[in-house]
Amino acid sequence: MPIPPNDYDLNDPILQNLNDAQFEAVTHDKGPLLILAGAGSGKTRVITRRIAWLVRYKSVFPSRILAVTFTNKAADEMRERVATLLGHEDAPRWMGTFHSICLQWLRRYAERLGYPKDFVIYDDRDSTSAVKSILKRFGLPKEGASSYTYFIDNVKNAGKSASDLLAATVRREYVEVYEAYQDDLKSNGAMDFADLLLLALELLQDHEDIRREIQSHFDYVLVDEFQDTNDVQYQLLQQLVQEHRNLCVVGDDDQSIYSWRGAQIENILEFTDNYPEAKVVTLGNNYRSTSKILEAASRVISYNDSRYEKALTAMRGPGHPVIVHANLNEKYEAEWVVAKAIECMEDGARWSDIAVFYRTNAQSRVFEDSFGAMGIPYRVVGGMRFYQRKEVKDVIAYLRLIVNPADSIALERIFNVPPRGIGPATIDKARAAMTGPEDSLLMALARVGDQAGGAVGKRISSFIAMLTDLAVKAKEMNAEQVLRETFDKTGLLEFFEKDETPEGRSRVENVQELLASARQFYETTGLDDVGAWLDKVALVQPLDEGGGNEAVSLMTVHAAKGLEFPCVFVCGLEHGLFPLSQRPSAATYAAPIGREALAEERRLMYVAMTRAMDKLHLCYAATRMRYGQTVAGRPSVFLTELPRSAIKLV
DNA sequence: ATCTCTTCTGTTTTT
DNA sequence: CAGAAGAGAT
Ligand SMILES: Nc1ncnc2c1ncn2[C@@H]1O[C@H](COP(=O)(O)OP(=O)(O)OP(=O)(O)O)[C@@H](O)[C@H]1O
Repeated sequence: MPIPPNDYDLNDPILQNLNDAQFEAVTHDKGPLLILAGAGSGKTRVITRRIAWLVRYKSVFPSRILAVTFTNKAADEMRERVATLLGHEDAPRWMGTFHSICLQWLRRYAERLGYPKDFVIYDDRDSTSAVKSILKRFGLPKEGASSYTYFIDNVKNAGKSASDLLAATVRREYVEVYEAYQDDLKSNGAMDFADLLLLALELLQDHEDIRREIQSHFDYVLVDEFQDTNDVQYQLLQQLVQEHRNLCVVGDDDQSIYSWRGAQIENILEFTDNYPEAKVVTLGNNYRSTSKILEAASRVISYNDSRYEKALTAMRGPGHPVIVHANLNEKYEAEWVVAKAIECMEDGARWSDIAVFYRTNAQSRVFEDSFGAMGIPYRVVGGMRFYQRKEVKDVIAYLRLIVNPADSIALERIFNVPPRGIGPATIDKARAAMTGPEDSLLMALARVGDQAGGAVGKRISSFIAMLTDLAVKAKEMNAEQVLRETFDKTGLLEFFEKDETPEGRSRVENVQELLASARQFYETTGLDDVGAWLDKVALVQPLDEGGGNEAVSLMTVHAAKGLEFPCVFVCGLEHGLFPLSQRPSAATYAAPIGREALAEERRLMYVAMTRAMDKLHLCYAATRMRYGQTVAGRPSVFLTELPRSAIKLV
C-alpha cells in the first residue's frame, strides 16, 4: 500500500536533506525516469535514496532491484550507503558494473551460446596477443596489431555484426581478422570485455526462455553515469525493462568522457525518444563546490557547443579563488604541488582530503617521487595495473590453463616460463598440427611431443602431466592453495627469486601480493573455486592500498569520476597533454586536436575541476621530459577559458 | 634452447 | 626512459 506524500516521515534518513527536485526523483513511482543534472547536484545521492525508498516505502524486494554503476568501487560505495539506510540484510544483491552483472548471467548460460561453462576472460593484452597470432597466420604485418584490436573493440561496443561490416566500407582484411578473432576466442573458450556485454545481449535477444527468466528477476533497474553507456549496454537495458519500463537513468552529458570506449552521449540526450512517457527531473543546485570553483568550471564547459544546458547554482559561499600556477618543468610542478599540499594540511586538511589529478598515468611517477621524498603517504589509484604486470599475468596464465586447457593464449605465455626446454620452434609445430576449432594447442602440443619422442618428447609429456595433475588437485583447493601448488610444481617462484635486481625483487613482491589477495578472497567470500577468483581478478582491479587510509590520492582524471575531495590539484595543463593530442611526435609536442576530441577533453577538464569542494589548484610545466627528451610546452587552452574573477595566478 | 646485449618503438583514458 | 623484440654467441 503506497503511503501518500503527506504521510512521509521527513525525519527518516532516507528522505532527509533532499531538495524538492531530488525528493520528486527519489519518490517517483513506476515508469521511466531520467535525471539529467550537472556536477555535484546530488545525482548519486538520489539514486541511493531511491533504492532505499523502493525497498522501504514500496515494499520492493531488494533482490528485485538491479543497480548498475560505472566502476566496481562505485558499486561497493553504493551498497555501503544503501546498507546504512536499510541495514545490511536489505541491501540489494544485484549491484555492479554492466560487465560483472553480464558475467553472472553468462556463467549460467554460456553453453547455450556454444561457450564452455568455464570460459576465461581476456584482458586487452590477451586480445592483442590473439590478434598478433592471427596476423602471423594470415601473413599480415604485426605492426598493425593495435589498430586491429582497436577496430574489433569499437565494432563490438557498437553492437555491429560481421555482416554490418561487410556493408560498410571497411577494409576486407579487417573484417577477416575480426571474424578469425571471434572464432579463435570461442575455440579457446574465452571472452573479452566487449564479449561480456555483447554475448549477454545475445542471450537476451535470441533466447526467449532466458530473456523471460532474466527479465522476471527485476522490477526496477537503475543506472548511474548513464552518459557513458554504449549502444550494447543501452540495448541490454531496453531488453531488461521491456515489460515494466521501470528504468531510472542518471547522468550528465557534460561528464561523458568515454566515447573512445563506445559511449554515446545520445543515449542520455535522446532518452525520451525511446521513453516518451519518461519523467524528467533536472537538479539545479550544486552542493559540493564553493561558488568560485563552480563558476570557473561552468565557464570552461560553456566553450563546448551542442550541450544540453543545465543551470547550476552554487549552494556554498565564494570560498577561495582557483589557484593557477606555472612551473619550470614537471619536477618543479610536483614539488609545488607537495608544498601546497602541506599548506592544505596545515590549514586543517587530512592527507586523504587531498587529490592530485593528471591526464596520463605516466605522469604519476614524479608525484610519487616528490611525495615519497617528503615522507608524505600517498596512493596511486589505478595506474600500471597490478593484474597486468608481466609476472602476475604469468602466474594467472597457469591458473587459467588449469581451469580451461583450451586457453591457447595462456599456454603461449607460460609454456617456457620458467625455461623447461620447450622452445618457440616446438610451439610452432604444435600450432601447425592443430586440426580445427575442436582441437586445442595443448592437445596438439601433446601429440607433437609423442611424435618427437626423445628428450623433447619427455619434457613435453612431463609438462603436460604436471598441468593435468594440477588441474585434478585444483578441483579440491581454493585459489591460494592452487597458487602454492603451482609454484611448488613449476618452480615459478624460485625462477622469479633468482633475479636479484630491483625489478626482480619487485616481481617477487607482486607475486606474494597475489597470494595474499587470493587468501583474502577466500576469507572474505568463502568461495573456494579457482574460477571465481579468476573472474574477480579479471574484472576488479585492486584499490591500491599503499599508504593506508590517510594518504594523498594520485589518479587520472578518468579514475576521479564520481569522487570528491576538499583539496584538488589538476596538473600538466599543457597543450598536447591536457588537452591531449593523439599523435605526439618526438619533435613537436602537440599535434592539432579535432573538434570532437577537444570537446571531450574539455568535458574531462570539467570533471576534474568539479571534483573539488574547497580548494582547486591548476598547474602546468613549461618543459617536460617525454620519451627521454625535454620538450617545451605551452599552457593549455583551458587555462585561457577561465574567468578572471574566479582565479588567482601565483 | 638459452642467455645477453642491442636496437626499436611507443604513450591517452578503463571495464 | 622503459619494456619488448631481435641478433648473435654459447
Ligand atoms: N540536498 C542536499 N543537501 C546537502 N548536500 C547534498 C544534497 N544533495 C547532495 N549533497 C551533497 O553534494 C555532494 C555531491 O553529491 P553527489 O555525489 O550525489 O552528486 P553527483 O550529482 O552524483 O555528482 P557528480 O555527477 O559530479 O559526480 C555530496 O557531498 C552530497 O553529500
